[in-house]
Amino acid sequence: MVMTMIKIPKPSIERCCRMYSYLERLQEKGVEKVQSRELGQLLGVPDCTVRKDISFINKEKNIARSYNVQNLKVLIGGYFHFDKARNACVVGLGRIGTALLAYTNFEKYGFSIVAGFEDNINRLELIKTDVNLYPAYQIQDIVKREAIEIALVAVPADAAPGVIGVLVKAGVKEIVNFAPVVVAVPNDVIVKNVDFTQMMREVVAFKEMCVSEDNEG
Amino acid sequence: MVMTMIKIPKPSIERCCRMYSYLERLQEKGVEKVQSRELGQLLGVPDCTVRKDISFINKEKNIARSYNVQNLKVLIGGYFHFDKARNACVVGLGRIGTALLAYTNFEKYGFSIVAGFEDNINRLELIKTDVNLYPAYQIQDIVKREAIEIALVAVPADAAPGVIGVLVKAGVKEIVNFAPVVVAVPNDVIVKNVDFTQMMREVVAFKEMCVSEDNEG
DNA sequence: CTGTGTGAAAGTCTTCACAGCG
DNA sequence: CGCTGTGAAGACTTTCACACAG
Repeated sequence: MVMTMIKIPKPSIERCCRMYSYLERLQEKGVEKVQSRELGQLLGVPDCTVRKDISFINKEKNIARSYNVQNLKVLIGGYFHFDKARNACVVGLGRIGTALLAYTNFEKYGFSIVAGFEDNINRLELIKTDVNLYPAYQIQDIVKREAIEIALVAVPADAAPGVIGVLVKAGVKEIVNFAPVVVAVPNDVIVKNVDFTQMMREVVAFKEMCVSEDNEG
Repeated sequence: MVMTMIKIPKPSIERCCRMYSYLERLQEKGVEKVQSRELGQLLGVPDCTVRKDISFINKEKNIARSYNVQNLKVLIGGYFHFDKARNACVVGLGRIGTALLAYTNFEKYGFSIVAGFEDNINRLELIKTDVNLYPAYQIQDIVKREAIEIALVAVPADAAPGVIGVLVKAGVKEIVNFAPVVVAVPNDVIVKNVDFTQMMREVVAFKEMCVSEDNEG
C-alpha cells in the first residue's frame, strides 16, 4: 500500500542504496548510532543532503541527536523492499558469468542466484558450482518456475539483445547488463549497464576534466 | 594546450563517453553519418541534449545535415584524450580479477593490461595468461616501471583500502574499484566504484519506485 | 551547544524554440 | 524542408539557514 509516492530524486535513491550497504556494515560491527555527517562523508555529499534524502522517506519526525543504525536500515530497507529476498540468475557463463556465479556477497545481502544459463553445452559440463545450470533455451521455463526477478547478463555483445529480449518476454524486469551494448527495453524494465571499457573511459575523462568527486556509484 | 576549459556537466561527460563507444561501433560497421536523434535514442535523451553535449566540446560551427562519424569520434576522443593508449593493471586475481585479465575488449579500445598483482603466491602460479604477474608487494615498482595509469582493483573488501593506498602512493590516479567499500582518496584521484550488490539494489529500487529510464551507465 | 528536519534559495542540467545552413 | 547550434526557459537537485529537540 504505497500511497505517499512523493517524487524522490533519482540521485537520492542511489545514495539511499549506498547508505543501506553502509548501515549493514555498521550493524555487523555493532555500531548503534550514526550521524548525517558521517554518512555524508561516505557518500561525498554534505550532511544536509543526507538528511534531505532521509526526509523523503521518513514521514515521522522525531528529532533526535543522531540516527539509530538499526532503525534507519529498516526504514530504507522497508521503503525500497530490500528486506524481501529475491531470486536472480546469471546468463552467459564465460569468465564474468562464472565469477558472478561464485560471488558470495549476493547471498549475504538478500539475493539468491538460483540459475545459470549458457548456450554452449560443453562449457556447462565443465563449470563447478552449486547453482543449477541450464542450456539457454530453457530461460523462459526456469525464470517462471524459479520466480526469477533479476538477471545478470554476461553474454557477448552481439548475443545480448536476443538474450535480453527473451528475459523480458519471460517477465524479468530488472537486468544488470555486462555486455558492452545498450539494448532497448519496454519502459517498465530497468536495465543497468556495466561496461568495463566504458568505466575506464569515464575515469579517464573525469581525470582529464579534473572533475573530482569523492566517490561514485 | 587546453585553454577553453569551459565547465562541462558531469552527466554530459558520461554521455560523451558512451557516444564515443557507439561511434566506434558505427565506424567498424562502416557507417559514415549519424544524426543527433539516433545518438539520443541510444543514450535515452532527446536529440537537443546530444547536440548540446557536442557543443560543449565542439568550438567550430559548421552547421551541416548530420555528423560525420569519423570526425565526431576524433572530436570527442581528442577532447578527452581517448586517442592515447593507456596502461592499466589488475590488482587481486580472484575470479573477478582473472576475468578482467582475460577481458579482450580492453586492448581493442586503447587500454593495455600490462600487469596483474596478487598476494597469494600459490594462486599466481596457477593463472594462465599472457599478462605479467607479480606479487602484491611489487606494486610500487612495477607501476612506475610500466607507466601504469589505471588500476582495476578486485581484492576483498577489507584489503581494498590498503591496496588503494599503495596504488595512490605509487602515482595511480584513475581507479576502478570492484570491492564493495568506498575508499577515501586525495581529490586528484578518480575512483569509480563497481559494487555488484549495490547495482542489484539500485535496479530493484528504481523498479520499486517506477523510475524507468531508457538506459544508464 | 550539537544535531535533525525542512522550506526556500542557489545551483546544475535538460529541454525548448528558433535562427541559420544546406 | 530537415537537421544542427545555442541562448534562454524550465525542471530538477543540492545546499543554505534556521526552527526545533535533547
